[in-house]
Amino acid sequence: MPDREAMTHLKKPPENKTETEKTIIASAEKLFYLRGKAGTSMQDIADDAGINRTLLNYYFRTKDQLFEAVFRNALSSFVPSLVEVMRSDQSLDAYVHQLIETVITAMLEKPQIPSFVLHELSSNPQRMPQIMREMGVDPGYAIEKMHGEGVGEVFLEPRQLIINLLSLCVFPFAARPVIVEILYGGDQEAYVAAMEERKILLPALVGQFIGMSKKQGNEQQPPTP
Amino acid sequence: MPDREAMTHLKKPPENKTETEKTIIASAEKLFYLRGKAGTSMQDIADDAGINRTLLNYYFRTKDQLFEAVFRNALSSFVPSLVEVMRSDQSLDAYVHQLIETVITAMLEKPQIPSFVLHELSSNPQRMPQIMREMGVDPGYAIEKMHGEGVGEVFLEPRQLIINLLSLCVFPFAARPVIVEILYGGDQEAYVAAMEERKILLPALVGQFIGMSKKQGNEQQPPTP
DNA sequence: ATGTCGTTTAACGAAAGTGTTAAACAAATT
DNA sequence: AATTTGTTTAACACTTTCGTTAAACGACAT
Repeated sequence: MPDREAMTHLKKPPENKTETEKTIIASAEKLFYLRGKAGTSMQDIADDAGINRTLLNYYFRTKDQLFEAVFRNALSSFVPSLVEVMRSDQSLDAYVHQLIETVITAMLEKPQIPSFVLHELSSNPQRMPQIMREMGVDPGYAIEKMHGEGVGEVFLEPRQLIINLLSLCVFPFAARPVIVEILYGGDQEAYVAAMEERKILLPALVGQFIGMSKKQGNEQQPPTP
Repeated sequence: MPDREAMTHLKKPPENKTETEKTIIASAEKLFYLRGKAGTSMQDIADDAGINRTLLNYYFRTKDQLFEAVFRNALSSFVPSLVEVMRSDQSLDAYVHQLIETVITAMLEKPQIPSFVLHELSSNPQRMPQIMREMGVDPGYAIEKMHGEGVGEVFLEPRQLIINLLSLCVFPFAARPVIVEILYGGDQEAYVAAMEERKILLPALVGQFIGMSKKQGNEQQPPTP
């Protein structure tokens, strides 16, 4: 147990089977997110979890195993809900709206995931797509839907639209430290509020993209087929 | 010198004063970008540069010094030109257009900078803004300019506009491995071409934002599908 | 009472990493 | 010929990290 208060030798009941395991994962997440895999030692994690290294190795035999668990855990915290939305059958506008809502909400819960994932990916680029596919992400489906609604015929290619969507949703979290500091003067709450606001801001903007890319010119019309 | 070809004991003239230094920086950049500071050893760098660790320490006494050099070098590869644009006096449209062009061009040269900087920042958040200010970045100026042109009066707040701008320009590079793999099927060239295309794509989109946020956005209806 | 399970303490070996130093050497400078 | 500069080789001391092992201990179950 994580508590260290004058209980050098008082043991507790095992309570829930995986109680300590959760504590470990939590600490590992926190530190891996913050300093990356290479920048975090098993000792660091054990300390943060309030246990010792031996026990840590007892649960996860190697650092690689622990990291793998954390990494997949990070992805599975938002990919599934994303997949669900992507597979849903609705108008493109509703689709986009829900996608934005889902992603931003997920990011607000664990804001450090983007920079973590992006970093750990750069040392191992082919791994992400593999995992993504394992989890059922299929951009081809989204692209088809857009084509089906006429996106890309004139102006904006579907993949560019997806990139824009992702950029607008994810980047503000990946760059959070910078943005908070130099744009919001260190005011975390103002930052969070701004991110919340983006949930309703972005659909309007992206709707604009879609309008541009479908009909020529700017007269927009509700694209419900 | 990086060459290892049967010249175990042949020495070369010092040529230019900082010839080896450049080699070192280049190798350090490459590896730091790829694996981060903690994930890269001095030995790795020495090997990649084709020298030995002693010489490495001869040029940069400690790893921290070397890293500092690389980090600042990374920023100074694009921040100054960015500052120049930000300080220039031109219409908001031209301004935005040039900003996009500048950033994307810089990123195309060193695509790994975003994820590198973002990662190394998360362990040391207050450092970036400090350096940025040292280099003369002042978002206040840009915000004033926008206000001066009426941005933010109706719809889109200036800071949100800046965030969008940055997101659209920078994120595609930060997420390069993912995008290349799952959106372009591993085709690097297609990816680069797409990024090039964004130089002319983005100004149009962002121009749209600005239009929305300046004019009362009633002709083009605001949010909520 | 015995046993099991989660846990701690202590220690070990092996490897990797950092920073330093002394000595030599080759090429260019003087 | 002597000196300087960039460079290598070799070695050293020190720390960190990782993974493992043996032993014990406390709580709980049988």
